[in-house]
Order: sequence, then structure tokens, then C-alpha cells
Amino acid sequence: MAGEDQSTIKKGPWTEAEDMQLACYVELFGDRRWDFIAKVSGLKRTGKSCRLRWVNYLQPGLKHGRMAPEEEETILNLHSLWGNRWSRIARNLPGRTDNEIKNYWRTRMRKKAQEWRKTSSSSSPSSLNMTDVGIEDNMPNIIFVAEVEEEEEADMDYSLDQIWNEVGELETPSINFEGSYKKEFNKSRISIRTSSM
DNA sequence: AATTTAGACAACCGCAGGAGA
DNA sequence: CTCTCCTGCGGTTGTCTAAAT
Repeated sequence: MAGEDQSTIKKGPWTEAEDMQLACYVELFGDRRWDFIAKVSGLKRTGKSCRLRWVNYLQPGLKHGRMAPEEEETILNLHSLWGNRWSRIARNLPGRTDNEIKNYWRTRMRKKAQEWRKTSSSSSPSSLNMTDVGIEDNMPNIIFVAEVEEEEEADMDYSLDQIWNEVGELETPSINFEGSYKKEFNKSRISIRTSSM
């Protein structure tokens, strides 16, 4: 245990005063020893929370707001190369954080999944070629086969997140479903076939 | 004008890996 | 060598706001 008093740990959005306090202490002690900073600053936050706040919001040089078209393109390219290695992708986008990129990607994929659902409901509902999703140009042909359980089929309780998860994973065949990828894959209700057409 | 929906952003959680005792 | 603690990463959830109905 980190020895934090659970009863006094604060959660939720940071206030401006907390931000200033954190920034001061990071200035003093550097952006490394987060548990220490959390303690000496008097902030009732965990070291983890302090680090996250600094990295994603307070750190100098961060860009906020919409992604530029060049940034979007970079994300697409790097994601097709590295998959969900957000921090790695972020290192190639100065001023952007892994969290930001992850959020951007998630939103984008959700949108794609919705578009797909619309179009697929008017055509064949049970299979999907990746090119239909509009993401894939340089992948082997991959076909989704939805194995929707009966009780879920009726009300389309077919999570968009699951769809985009699968799409995201498939974009990076080199990742080989390691670690949490594997975990998520096992939970999935979609099976995936790679066809060699 | 009120309500609902979608998008964007912020923050938490669990886990894994590395460093140091 | 083993254990503990800390940090960083990726996934997930919550919140806020703008747009649509």
C-alpha cells in the first residue's frame, strides 16, 4: 500500500487552486516522485491522480481543442502501425496526450460503428467487410461474423463499444492480442474470421 | 422552450513492469 | 533472489456542453 489515508482522499474534478498548488510543487520537485508530491503538497489526492492531472492538463506545451487534419492523419497512420499504443503514438504528436488521442480515436470509432450499423441494417446484417467501415485500405480481407445471442438480438443490445473494440484490434494484427487485448477479446460476442480471398 | 442525443474531455481503475531495499 | 512500492499504460466510466428534435 502507498499508505494513503483512504478516508481523506479526494476524487473528481480538480479545482483551479489545486491545479496551481500542484504546478508549484512540480516546479519544486520535478515531475517524477508523484507520491511524494501528493504528500508534501497537502493535496488530498493520490500520486497517481496528481500525475494524471499534470500529464494530461497542466504540463506546459499541451495543445487543447480539435485535432488538426495533419494530426488526424498522423494518428491514423501510427494507429495502423502500432495499434492502441496510445502513449507511443502521443510521443509522435507534440502537445497531445495519450488520453486525448485515445478519446479522439474512441469517438471516431464509435461514429464508424454507428455508420456501419445504419448501412448494414439495410443490407446484410450478419457480415461486414472492413472496407465498409471506411478504415481499412491495407489489411488482409477480414470479415466480421456476429454471433448475437438470441435474447440480445431482439433489441439490438449489441454494444457499439464492442464493435469498435474489434475494429480497433483488427487494425493492428501485429499486436497479437496480448494482455488486455486478449482479455477483451474473450469477453466479446463477435467472432472474427480472416479470409484469404 | 424543453428534452434528448452525441461528442468531447476529464478522471478513475486495474494491471504490469521496473527499480530499489 | 524476492518482495514491495511506484510509475506508466490502456481501458472504462462520468460529466459537461452543444446540437438536434
